[in-house]
Amino acid sequence: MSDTKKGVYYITTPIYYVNDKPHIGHAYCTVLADVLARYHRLFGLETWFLTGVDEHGQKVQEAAAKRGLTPQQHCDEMQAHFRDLWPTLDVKNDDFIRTTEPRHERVVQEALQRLWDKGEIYRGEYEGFYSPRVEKFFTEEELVDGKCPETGGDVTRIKEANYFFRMGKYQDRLLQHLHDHPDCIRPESRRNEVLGFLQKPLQDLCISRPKARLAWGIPLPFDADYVTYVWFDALLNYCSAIGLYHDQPRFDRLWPNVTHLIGKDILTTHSVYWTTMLMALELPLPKIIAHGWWLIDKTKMSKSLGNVVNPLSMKDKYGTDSLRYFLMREMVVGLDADFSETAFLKRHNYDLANDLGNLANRLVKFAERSMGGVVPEQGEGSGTPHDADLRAMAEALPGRVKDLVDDIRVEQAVEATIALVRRVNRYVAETEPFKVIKTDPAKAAGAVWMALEALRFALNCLWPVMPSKCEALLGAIGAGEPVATLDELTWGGLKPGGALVLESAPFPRFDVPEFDAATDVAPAAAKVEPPVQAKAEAAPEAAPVVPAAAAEAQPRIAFPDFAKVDLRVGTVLQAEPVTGSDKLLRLQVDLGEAEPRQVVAGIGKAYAPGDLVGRQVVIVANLEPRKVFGQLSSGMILAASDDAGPAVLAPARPIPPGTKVS
RNA sequence: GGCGAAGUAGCUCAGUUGGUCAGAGCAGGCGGCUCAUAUCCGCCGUGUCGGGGGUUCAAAUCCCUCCUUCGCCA
Repeated sequence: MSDTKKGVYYITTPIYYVNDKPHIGHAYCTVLADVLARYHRLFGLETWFLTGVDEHGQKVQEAAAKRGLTPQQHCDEMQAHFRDLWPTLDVKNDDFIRTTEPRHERVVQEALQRLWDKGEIYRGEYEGFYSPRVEKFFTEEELVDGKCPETGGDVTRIKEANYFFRMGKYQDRLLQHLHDHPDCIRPESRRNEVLGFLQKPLQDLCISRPKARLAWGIPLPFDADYVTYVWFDALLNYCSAIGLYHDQPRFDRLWPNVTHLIGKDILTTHSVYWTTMLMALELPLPKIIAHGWWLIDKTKMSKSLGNVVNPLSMKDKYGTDSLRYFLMREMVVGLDADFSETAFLKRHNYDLANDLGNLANRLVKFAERSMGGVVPEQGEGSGTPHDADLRAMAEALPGRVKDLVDDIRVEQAVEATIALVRRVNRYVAETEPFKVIKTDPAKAAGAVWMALEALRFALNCLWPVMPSKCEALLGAIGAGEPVATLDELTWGGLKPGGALVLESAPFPRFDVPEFDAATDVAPAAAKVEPPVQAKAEAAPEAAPVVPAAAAEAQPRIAFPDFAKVDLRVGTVLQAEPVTGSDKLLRLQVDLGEAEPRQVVAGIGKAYAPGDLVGRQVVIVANLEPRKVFGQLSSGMILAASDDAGPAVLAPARPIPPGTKVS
């Protein structure tokens, strides 16, 4: 089969951490991989698309213990969150790998054994401060007040024997590789980062953990007292899933054509750790594409900020196709993009409802009324010069899309396709078949055929992005199934006589909120109230306690402004005074998240720490985290203060932690 | 602090190697059409292309510098 193809394309997503709840970032990366896979199939390449989950590591072990399950039981259950999500987003991955599968574990052990035998791995000693929450070691200088610099959590000084991969010796080869292959990391700015990173000496990589401390991992084949460090284990999934050491012919065919799609947070891991691991294993090196973040109101989306967008809710409200379209159209691969419901709805309405959906609808409805509800004869077209224009643009589209997708400019490929749709709308206005029908039915029919044929081109080129809707619309305009490859997409392919059937508008319009507080200036009415623009400044300082009564004189805000504040019910788990302050308390608050939230609150004069434990409070959950007296505070407790001091707000009856307040 | 990137119309951004590169979409204004989901089509921008300096016949596009923002530094 492969010899009839024009090449091979193997694309992977990261394997997602099984403890995570899928959010828009996971969905974006996986949909992008799916879109790229579908495009490459259309380009005629033999294509393989892999995703999966990462199931080892301390946090899995702990989460399972907390639930009274074995880690394996925990993983078996959690992995479904990802596996079952993808079909609902029209993602068609060819395989789904779990790192606890025997097919993976065997390969990890085989790879480790080979590296051990070659002397690429040695036993050494490691000393550092270990933060269990992020599973990382830190040097003494990196600690903040003796705590983990990333979470503020406790760290432990650990000195232990471990196994190390001789990564450092590959520094020069890696630099050479990066210089010789300008395209090996995209976008180029990321490649520059890695080059900068390699200015400093590259050290060896600790690849083991003592079983005594972490049991949930793949045992080292040469020392049963140790398990494999999660990264070393996880990265090998890309190889184990396609047959390394057990289906070598298949592996040899796919592997040299691999592209890893990753988030920019794991750039170093892939471009340095993984690439040098592959050098040591004497395997071909991958292409890496690092994408950016979806920002919510210009802020990074993260669990601790509580502003995570749930892709399922967007899909349920507006549909999988529109969501996929938005994700692909709005983000330039490699850069950050802003996610807002308003931006989403605008894209949906303007591009899909007004331009694409309405075009299909107007053509079908007209043909139903005037042409017997079937694809009309091409004839001489409309008999105007616009015919040649339209045809030229349509015929150029597949090649243009291929060039853009090859260059990972997916958003431009989408835009180029919608540009054709706009051109068809213009063509209909120019040729006016609905008028011409009265005097020259053949020419009117020809114009409609031309428009439908051009639309067929657009729909086929957009199919990778919106497979369901494009298939439905192709059927609706009598064009049958999507083409298998773009080579088959030739002018004249639309056969007369096919039934035109469109039950209802393919993309119903949605109401867009009055204005988007994040990006738009408020319209007319709000202009009378200048403070709208000043809202950012007027927002409460990230102080631990709401300042006393600024009752009057606060400018009015619109509902969307209020909705930006994520208020949640939390339960105080721990409370202790902050050293160096008589009124600050450091609280650990359960917000229904995987980890309790640390919040510093200035209520120490009114509450003894013991008074607060077990109490419920209201937290501003999406407040920018900040350090207060050296303590990380991720949120703010709501309290009202009078002369007697602050009084914390609480729900009138017990409410599950994490419940939204509105 | 070191290294790197970016700063283009009210908003979001295109502008490969210097010479129709001063653009698109959205917003706003005016007009047209009525087949269509109040949809579609046309017309309307005197933008110091962050500031300053330089190279060149010619720079948003190259060099220097300053300002601002962002990223990376295991």
